[in-house]
Amino acid sequence: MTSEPAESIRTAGLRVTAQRLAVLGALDGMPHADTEALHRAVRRTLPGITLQSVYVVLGALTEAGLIRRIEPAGSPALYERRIGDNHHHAICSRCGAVQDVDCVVGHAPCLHPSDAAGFAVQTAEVTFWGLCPACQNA
Amino acid sequence: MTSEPAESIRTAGLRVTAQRLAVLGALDGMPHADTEALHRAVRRTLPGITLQSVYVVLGALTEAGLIRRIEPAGSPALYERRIGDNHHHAICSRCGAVQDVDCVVGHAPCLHPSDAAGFAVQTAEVTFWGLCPACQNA
DNA sequence: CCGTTATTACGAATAATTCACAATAAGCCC
DNA sequence: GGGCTTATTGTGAATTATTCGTAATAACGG
Repeated sequence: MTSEPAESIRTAGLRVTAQRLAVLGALDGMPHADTEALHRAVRRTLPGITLQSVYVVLGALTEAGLIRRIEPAGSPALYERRIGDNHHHAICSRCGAVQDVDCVVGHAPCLHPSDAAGFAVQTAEVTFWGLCPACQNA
Repeated sequence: MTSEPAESIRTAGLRVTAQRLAVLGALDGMPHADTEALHRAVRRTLPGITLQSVYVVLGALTEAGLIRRIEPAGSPALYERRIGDNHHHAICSRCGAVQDVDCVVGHAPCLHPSDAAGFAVQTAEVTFWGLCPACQNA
């Protein structure tokens, strides 16, 4: 039901290239991957692609709103394909594992600060830090 | 009313050094400064201090819980002296200005995700992105 | 199929941060 | 107060993540 990747790229006003399709495709199996991991994955189908091109592709797709970039403290930037819903992340402070977390039901207010000192708030980003199930046993 | 900086450093199990005192002192006038800005500030009273030492000092103070490090996307790490209260930040997506934002009154629940997929959540970090008052006029 | 223009490749550069190791100084004991 | 032990700082280089300039390539509209 997801619209064709090629079409969504075109609709965003971008040219459809093998590199962009490959990055989007790789991202499907890697919900929160960094640039290097994506480069490794994409290389399997596109052996010649350079790391720098993956950076450029990710930048373009992010700017076009086709993917989302998150930049957790102490980690390189991660990319995800799930967009449009306002979801947040739980990150393991020990191993770095990332889990999507739906916005707390009925608490959308947490996205509207009582006092933002005159800021015109556009988005709210919530990150939960803790231990993932695996790291709790250690 | 703030306890003596020297004492708080000692209480944290750290040795009291001129460098640590200077960094803490500089941080008083710069609520959300990055390492380089702090280095410049500290140099005024401690001309010989190196940038690397500022990094080390900030790391030690952060680990000891005397200051707090925030790492906004697209910015170097910032440090602040206000700790212990669970406050958040509004950041201008245009100029990078940072404002403290108190936790939404009565909505502490925003710190407890409905489903964290088994994560043992220890802290919640909220960042509001938008335009600061100055940048709204542009 | 051709030309225009976006996109990618290539190579180098930069920014932020960390590391290894030697020099220094804090704090404790006497 | 002097000396000892060990934490801390200074020095210089290395690393990681990312960006930039420019030439080569490929998408897509005519």
